[in-house]
Amino acid sequence: MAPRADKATVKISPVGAWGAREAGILEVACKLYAARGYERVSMADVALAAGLSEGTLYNYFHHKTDLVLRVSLVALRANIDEAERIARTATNLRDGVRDLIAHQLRSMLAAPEMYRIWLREVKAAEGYGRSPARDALRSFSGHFTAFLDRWATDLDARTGLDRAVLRDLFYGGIEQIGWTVIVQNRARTFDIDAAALKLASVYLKAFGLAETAKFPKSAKPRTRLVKKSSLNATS
Amino acid sequence: MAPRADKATVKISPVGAWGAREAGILEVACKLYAARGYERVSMADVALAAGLSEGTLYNYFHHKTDLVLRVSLVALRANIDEAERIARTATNLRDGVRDLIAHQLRSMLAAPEMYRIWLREVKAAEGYGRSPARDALRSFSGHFTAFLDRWATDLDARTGLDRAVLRDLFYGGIEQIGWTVIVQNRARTFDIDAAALKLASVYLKAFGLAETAKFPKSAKPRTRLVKKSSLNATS
Amino acid sequence: MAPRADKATVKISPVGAWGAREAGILEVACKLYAARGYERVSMADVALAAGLSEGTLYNYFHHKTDLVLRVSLVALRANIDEAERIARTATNLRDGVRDLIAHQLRSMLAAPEMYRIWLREVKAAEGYGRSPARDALRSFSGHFTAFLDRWATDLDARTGLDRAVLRDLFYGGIEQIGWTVIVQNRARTFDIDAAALKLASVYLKAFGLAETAKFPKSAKPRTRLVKKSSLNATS
Amino acid sequence: MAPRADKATVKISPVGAWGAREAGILEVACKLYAARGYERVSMADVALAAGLSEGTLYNYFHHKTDLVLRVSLVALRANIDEAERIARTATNLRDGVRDLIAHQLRSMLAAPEMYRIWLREVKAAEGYGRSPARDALRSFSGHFTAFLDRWATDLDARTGLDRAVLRDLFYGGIEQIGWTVIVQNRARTFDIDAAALKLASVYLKAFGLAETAKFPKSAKPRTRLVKKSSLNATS
DNA sequence: AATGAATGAGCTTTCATTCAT
DNA sequence: AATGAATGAAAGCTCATTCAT
Repeated sequence: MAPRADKATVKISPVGAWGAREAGILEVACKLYAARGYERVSMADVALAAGLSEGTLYNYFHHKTDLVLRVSLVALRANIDEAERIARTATNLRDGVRDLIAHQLRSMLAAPEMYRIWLREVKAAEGYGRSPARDALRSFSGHFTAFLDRWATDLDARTGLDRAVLRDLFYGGIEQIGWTVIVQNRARTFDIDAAALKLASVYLKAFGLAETAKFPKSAKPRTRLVKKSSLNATS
Repeated sequence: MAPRADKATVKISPVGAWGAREAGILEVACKLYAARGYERVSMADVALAAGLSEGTLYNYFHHKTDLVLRVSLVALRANIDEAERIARTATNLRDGVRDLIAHQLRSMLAAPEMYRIWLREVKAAEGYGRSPARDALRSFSGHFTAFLDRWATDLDARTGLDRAVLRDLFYGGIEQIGWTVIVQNRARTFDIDAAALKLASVYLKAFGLAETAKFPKSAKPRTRLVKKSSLNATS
Repeated sequence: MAPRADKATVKISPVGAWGAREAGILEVACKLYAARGYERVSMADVALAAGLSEGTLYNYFHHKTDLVLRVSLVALRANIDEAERIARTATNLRDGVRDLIAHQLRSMLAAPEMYRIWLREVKAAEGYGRSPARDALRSFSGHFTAFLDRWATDLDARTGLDRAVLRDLFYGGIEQIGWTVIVQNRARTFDIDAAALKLASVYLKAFGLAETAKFPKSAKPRTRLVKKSSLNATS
Repeated sequence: MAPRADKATVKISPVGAWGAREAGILEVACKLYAARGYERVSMADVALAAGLSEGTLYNYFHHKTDLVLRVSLVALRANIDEAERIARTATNLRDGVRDLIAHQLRSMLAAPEMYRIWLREVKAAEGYGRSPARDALRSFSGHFTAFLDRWATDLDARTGLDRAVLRDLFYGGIEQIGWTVIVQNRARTFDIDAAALKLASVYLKAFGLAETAKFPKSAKPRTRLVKKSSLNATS
């Protein structure tokens, strides 16, 4: 039986431009997932928590997958918006990179279940390759490239690598580091800013931009509290 | 009635606490997962394909989760064994890093569904933190650290980062790059060796070991065929 | 698709916290159990016979246990209601006791499988002590006590026993007698009224109320047909 | 597939005359049932605890039912043996009845799970009527009748009831009283001897043998501690 | 006599999704 | 737009019992 929500076209179209109802549902779902763990939340649970009937919920979201996806995208959107702001307003390369790293780690550690959902239900979902999620992500993720382009002139020459690959290399590493912290339950004690500072150095060197590192005068790490121990890991 | 799993009964010596047929079952399950996609394979399917009754399957693997986990670990084990061999037999840092990267990418692209399963059913599974999978992974993953230690004396000083963090940074990046290739369906055309060569450079610089890069005479990239296009990514 | 349980949908007003269809399901289940024997009736069977899907059945009854319990309680309730009526309307002690006995025996012999279910799945079920069944039974079973109190002034003095013990003593004996008749397959030929008459005498004497037996003028045993043989038992 | 234990004929034959092995198994099973609750003990558990393989266990007991039944019968046998001894050695009617009651209650309260098993798996099992259990029980249960016959001459005349019915009436009542105590978890505080004394009176009166009650001089209740409260019940 | 792996029927249960109202 | 009862496929899992060795 095909979904018949052809009527409610406005809500369905692309991503974004949803009514207020949807936003509310998404918020509720997000909280529920975070609180109880995604696999322990049924559509009925979401409907109940949102004060809707199950049927009505399905007017807004065709599938369970639809719902998780949109929940994920809301989180991702907020994340990316902030990353873009950071990239745009950075006053130098080093600080920008450092802040992007710190922001990414902070996002993950602040909402680990959300990240897990993203990993499991979106990134590693069957058929992710052809999903709207990828399109959305693609459209979101230009900021890093733009940021690099603004501060580094000849990235290609320095690394021989496409910007998109660099982005994967960068975010892949950061996310894995963050994930290990989550998995090891060290989120509380992990010193994000200290780590970000060091990681920024590493990535700048990686990209052959270390010389920029020579004038880190403007670099104002948000916190000076650099506990070296906070970077130990054993995963 | 005697087992009639004449098909795939390789009978490797007792793995774990269970009988000898395990290996055969794991192989069958692995193939099935790869062919049909994990979520479309039921325990009954596996049992059937292995020439076993469902009950017997449950004699070997307590849960569906148990089975995926073990399938994943077999793949991971093979992967790591080879990585350890590479790390052990490397004749210089640059080549070693390059070969590790190439191996990792090759593993992923050769068995993308396996990697997806690893991502989704193990790494991002509920309670992974406390699962035996993590223990296994932990015990497996010393080779990279050992490798670095052999070739680079003062890594800590150069990066300010724990070796475990460096490992996450390294493999996180590589895996994300590989995943993008998979998702974009470019596995066929992707030039692994060319990418590995460049990425090795990047990571060596990242770790402050670029000077080692000064005698890359022995560095014989397996292939010179560097198609620039092969590294484009947009995931 | 609308429910098509056209068969047995009596639709008594909402029993318990669930919808109105309950009563119909209970009736169907009861018949099924009686016909085929409880252990040979699966939830699927009940669903089918009730014209429901299995899932729907589980909307009404959480467990198989839930269902048996409720089926049992319906039967018990009817039984008790009638017993209460008898106790309330009895015009003298002897007749009342006799009629209670006859009613109890008649109930058992009329629905032996139901009684067996009660015995096995409720009374002797694991954790019966803490089950709602006991609460229900407790709340149901005041009639006997009330009845005794109305007709006999100083029961305690006469027997030295608590009324609740007397009730167990009374019903335990009667039920065992009835059970033996069932087990020996003598239900058809057993003369309930004759037995009840004699048993009433015995219990009155037991309770020290035999003097009441001195004016049994009003005692009109429903039948005079006392086949002595009908009381033989050897269980 | 029919059981092929035709070989081991000796063990199978009637009930009684079992080898030492069986006795050991029965003992183990009994303990296991008592400790864990019958429904939580599988045949495999019994085999393990008995130091046997499952297959071997089945050489001794054809069915699970077979096993429970025999476990029950062992307990019952011991119970009956003692009851017979009591009946045989009683020096007067009142004491004999009292001691039989006390013994029955004591047996139940000492092994409530065993009684539950008896109730559920034997007495209320499907097809109990045709089972060897009934035959066994029948052969066991002559002591009460014999006892009555020894002390009371004209029971039939006094009650109009068959001895077998009297036995049901007697034991049914006692067992129900004991069961209530078990279910209400009052086994620890219940004063068996006090109850037995009073109940004996009641049953003697019931059977029209109260005059015998006139010389209860010899009645030496095992304990004088008659807590009236111990007989309260509310089940 | 003993073993214990293999069997496989059977059961309960969940939940995403639909659709008559 | 909203409801929520109904759906029913699917899956995981247990355990008494068998039988080749």
